[in-house]
Amino acid sequence: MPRAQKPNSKKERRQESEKLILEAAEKVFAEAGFGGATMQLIADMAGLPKANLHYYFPTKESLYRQVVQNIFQIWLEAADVFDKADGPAEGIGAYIDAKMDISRRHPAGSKVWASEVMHRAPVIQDYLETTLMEWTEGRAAIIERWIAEGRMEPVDPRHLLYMLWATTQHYADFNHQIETLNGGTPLSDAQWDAATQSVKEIILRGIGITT
Amino acid sequence: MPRAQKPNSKKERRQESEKLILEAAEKVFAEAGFGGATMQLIADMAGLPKANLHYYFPTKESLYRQVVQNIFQIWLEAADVFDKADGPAEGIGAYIDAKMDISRRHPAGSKVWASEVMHRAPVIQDYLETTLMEWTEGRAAIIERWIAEGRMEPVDPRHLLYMLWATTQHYADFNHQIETLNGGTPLSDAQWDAATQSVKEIILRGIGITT
DNA sequence: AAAAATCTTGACCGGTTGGTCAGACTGTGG
DNA sequence: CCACAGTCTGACCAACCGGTCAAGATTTTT
Repeated sequence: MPRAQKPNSKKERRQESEKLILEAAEKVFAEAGFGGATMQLIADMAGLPKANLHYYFPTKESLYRQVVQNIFQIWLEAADVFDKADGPAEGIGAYIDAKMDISRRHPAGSKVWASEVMHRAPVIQDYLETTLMEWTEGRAAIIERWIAEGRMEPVDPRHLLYMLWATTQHYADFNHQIETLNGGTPLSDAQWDAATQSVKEIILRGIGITT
Repeated sequence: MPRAQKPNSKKERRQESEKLILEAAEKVFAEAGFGGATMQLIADMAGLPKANLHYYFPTKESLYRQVVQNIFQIWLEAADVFDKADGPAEGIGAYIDAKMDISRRHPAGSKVWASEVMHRAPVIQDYLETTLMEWTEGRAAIIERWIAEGRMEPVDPRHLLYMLWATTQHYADFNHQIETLNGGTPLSDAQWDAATQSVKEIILRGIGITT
């Protein structure tokens, strides 16, 4: 009878290895970029022989594509809080909270995403044109409704969204610069809270919400 | 007597070639990243044989370093408007104008800079620790003075600066995403103005300045 | 005009990279 | 216990990369 004495079974091992590879790949792609990353480096970081990577992911590009899709998924899920809110203060505030949390917990993934978009999105252009486009238009409509209801100042919804993305993602993509300016040490828990508070405070006041 | 019939003279040609190479390198580094860029690609884009690149820039890294330093220079010069202003509305407003202008006119350079910082600043870490650190502390002091004088809301100066950097740079680094969401076409002059206006409006109102 | 200094370039090289593959290994179903 | 499908890996390869170099071309200096 096939019990799992050790975490061994055909399917378990497969999932485990894939996860190991994807995590290593995310870090290496983030630190070196797609062009600078090597399968050997990813293999070393995952603790597997290089040929094993090519068993699970036939090409470097397919591995990269999976990493990008994973972070895009996380990115999209943060949007849920936006929909559940019944007003701009709650909706945008919670969205900033969620995106700052992603920046803190998935800095590598955020960098991979940023790098992909900066390089003209060679592998996820279709996502931008479909999923992201729909998402953006949907939220822009919500914001416009809030404006029409007089619950916030009339600002261009798209530029507001860009500002939300830019500001929150900055704490992931440029964390090295922020660390350097912070005396070479990573932000503490309290400093992350302060950062989130600052961002929320300025933006919410900026769209006419008094807390 | 050495007249310049055609744009030929030793020093002129040198400057011309270096400029040609640096412009090509900026584009290629921006599009492919340091690791993905090849000297051959840069040479082709500059219309020169590869060996010629190595005459002017001994290594790929030295060429890259020059590109990064150039954009850093432009970046720093935008700060002048900050100092000349005698209040937050004028200072921060003009700074946003200047940085949006850079994003528009030097998207490639901005991307190279972003990429460099994202990859933990392997070649310009010393700049971050010295020049950028001093710059940041200087402007933070100015902002704190404005706050003490009651000319703007008490916000953390550093997080305000990060927001300025993030928001303005976003229009360069993520211009492909913005173009896609704009229906696949680049922002028009009017749209750039609208973007700048939106950013200024939200941030200035966000720090308590009523226009 | 000759010599010196600077510039240009095709050909070349050692090292690295993504990817392949034959064969060993291992859990699984009968 | 066996046969089979799935998993693993060392060795290998063609392609490509950054960088070199010698020899020629061009400009500057004497």
